[in-house]
Amino acid sequence: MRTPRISNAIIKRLPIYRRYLRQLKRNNVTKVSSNELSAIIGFTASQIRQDFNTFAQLGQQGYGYEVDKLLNELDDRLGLGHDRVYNTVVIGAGNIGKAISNYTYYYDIGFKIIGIFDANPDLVGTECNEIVVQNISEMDDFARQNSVDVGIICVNRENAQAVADQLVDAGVRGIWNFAPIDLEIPSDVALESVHLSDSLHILSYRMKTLEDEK
Amino acid sequence: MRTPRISNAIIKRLPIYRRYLRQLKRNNVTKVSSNELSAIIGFTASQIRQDFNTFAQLGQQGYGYEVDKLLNELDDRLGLGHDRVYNTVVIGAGNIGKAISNYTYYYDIGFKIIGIFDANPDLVGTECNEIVVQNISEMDDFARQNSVDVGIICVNRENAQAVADQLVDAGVRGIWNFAPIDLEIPSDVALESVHLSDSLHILSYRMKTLEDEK
DNA sequence: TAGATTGTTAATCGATTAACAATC
DNA sequence: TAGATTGTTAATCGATTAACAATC
Repeated sequence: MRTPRISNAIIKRLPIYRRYLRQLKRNNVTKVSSNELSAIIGFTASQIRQDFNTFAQLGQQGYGYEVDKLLNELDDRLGLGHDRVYNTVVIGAGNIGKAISNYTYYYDIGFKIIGIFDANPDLVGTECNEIVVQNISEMDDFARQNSVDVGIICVNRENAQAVADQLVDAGVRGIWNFAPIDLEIPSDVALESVHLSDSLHILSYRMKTLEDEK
Repeated sequence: MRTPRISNAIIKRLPIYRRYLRQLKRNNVTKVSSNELSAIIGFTASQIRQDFNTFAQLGQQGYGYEVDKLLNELDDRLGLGHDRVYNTVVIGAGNIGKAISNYTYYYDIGFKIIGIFDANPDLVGTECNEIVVQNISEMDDFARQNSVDVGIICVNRENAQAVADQLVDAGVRGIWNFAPIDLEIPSDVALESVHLSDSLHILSYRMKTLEDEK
């Protein structure tokens, strides 16, 4: 509650900072100035300092910023603290579902996939990262026995809202949605949607622009 | 060249407009006012009118906008005209590669997957949507025989830049990148990257914010 | 101390919103 | 014609950038 409202523009940059700072850490860089970061990320040094100052005074005048300190602060702000683990279920074991399960399993250790569900009996019983796909009808019981924090929706447009409702009933606090639809969600559940086609269409927009400029 | 520079803020909204307008079309809505659209999308009516006017006068005073007319204009601007087909290759036939191939194959008819490549001999020869996965070493020949417009990078961080270089050599005009890295690309090739983890981390940010507010 | 770089205020820029005249 | 809604200008708002004093 003490948190001053951080603007959406800044929030969207936080994961980007994290990504680049982890890159630096991988390269054993321990210290960075706003100018150096600017050269890598492409934001202005001024903006970087402004952003970092929205949450705390993290730097040291005449020196710069400790990479580790920045990363800790970002992880903390983003809800990715070291001890924190989000119990996560994936709904939809088709291609996207499997890809996202794998991706999350390997790359985002803060999100632990504890269940995968599908309505298609052909997929029920198959395995993905040693997790057996269960029938969607078993989700309620499963949720009662395990505390589920996050649901990832990888079903088609037609079934997405029903699945979202089920997830909300099951008590999830966040939904990561890959279906191309606006979901209706209570205001105390977080929602983030990925619209892959938007991204692809921006690519074709850029291609067209380059073409026109010739 | 006659195109007046459209701001990035607007460009990002174009696919969103398209998405909602197609929804309306599916529901057989033929006409919409900026106020009605505002209620559905959540942008202000004023912004919607401003945006639509950046490219042309599409509406009719006292009446509103024809859904079809808007969609045609958006498709055109986004480089998604009806006759237009982008020959597309996917590099990386792992989970993400297969998911994206499927996704693109089914949902974005303007992008025709004509080849899938991987370096892993275990995957070479397997099939995805009736397309046989080829060895990455065959890509140069393949590109010489087929005109390739778009490359989709679904390999890991370590190999992504090398693949991008190969794609550029092969003459692609656009790259859709799923590897978590900044690619170096000549300025006449369009690039759009999808950073799934950024989206997931914004979800956890929102979850944390909701939690703090309690 | 001198040099470097942050923290922070003030100035600028651009994007959004409000308002209303034009017009179907 | 009256009502509705766009097209467009002007006003507002917020985000970015510039500048520099504070300070390590």
